[in-house]
Amino acid sequence: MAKRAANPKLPRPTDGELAILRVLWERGPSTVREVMEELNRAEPTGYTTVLKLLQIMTDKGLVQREESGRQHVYEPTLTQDQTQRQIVEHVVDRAFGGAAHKLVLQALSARKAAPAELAEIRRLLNEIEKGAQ
Amino acid sequence: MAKRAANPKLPRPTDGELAILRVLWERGPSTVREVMEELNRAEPTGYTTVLKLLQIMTDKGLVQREESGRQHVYEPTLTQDQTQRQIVEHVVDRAFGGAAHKLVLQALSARKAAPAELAEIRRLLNEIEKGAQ
DNA sequence: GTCGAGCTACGAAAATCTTCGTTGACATCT
DNA sequence: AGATGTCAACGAAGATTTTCGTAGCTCGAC
Repeated sequence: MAKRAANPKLPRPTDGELAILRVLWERGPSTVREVMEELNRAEPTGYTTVLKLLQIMTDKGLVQREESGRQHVYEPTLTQDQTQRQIVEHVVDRAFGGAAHKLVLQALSARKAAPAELAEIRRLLNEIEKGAQ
Repeated sequence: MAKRAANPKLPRPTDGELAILRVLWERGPSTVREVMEELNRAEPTGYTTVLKLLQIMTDKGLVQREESGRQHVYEPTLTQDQTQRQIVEHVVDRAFGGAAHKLVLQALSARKAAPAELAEIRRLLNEIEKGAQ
């Protein structure tokens, strides 16, 4: 019996689960083997390991399964944006005590961003300042 | 025997450990009881639970212990900034595939930032754009 | 129909995280 | 000195995460 009926508060994915979600977001709905082969580009992972994780994620409601044929096809329940939002909120709360702007400053100095990306950030910044007023 | 001699790659703190670190950053060096009482403002936590966590964190090298008197005084090994940086890098890698600017965008839209905070972000943005050129 | 390849299901094991009960050491009060 | 209270140490237990070995099912080839 699956614990979660609709999707009342999906749990935050673990690192391993996140790796799988990244593949699913990139490739779209995929079978276990497809996910495994993609993961193996980065580092070797056993077939049953990936399968088990996907089963657990199905249980948690993180992914949904299409059992049409012999092979099951998995796809994420939430979009990449929704999941990233959830993760960011958790980090802001736990590690930054709710101060989102501190996280922004850290992220900006942690990695070089391309000019186009900086422009995108600036655009959003403008929007927020206009909206707030 | 402590596993880590100097501090070659401290492990990322767990959520529970992070809660304790937040107290230590805020209060400065503290005893177990002081940490516990501060944590209890948010939610009840047993004395031995906090003690055990601090012992584990000492083992990991996340905190350091002054055993001068009967009570041991703990303080963080890394500053808040260093730890937050480490966490942000991990999240950028795992959840955003290295795209730091995506995290910035999410963080900006996740929480309202005060005008002063937005200004601070804008200032850093300017600096980066100047430096990059 | 039978065999083999490929798939999912199941269960177990190791590692980690979290919590807490118990114990022994030490200090202070009387 | 003895009673009482506080402290760190230790170990255990439960939950979670990660990894696999094994078994059973199903499809297609022969």
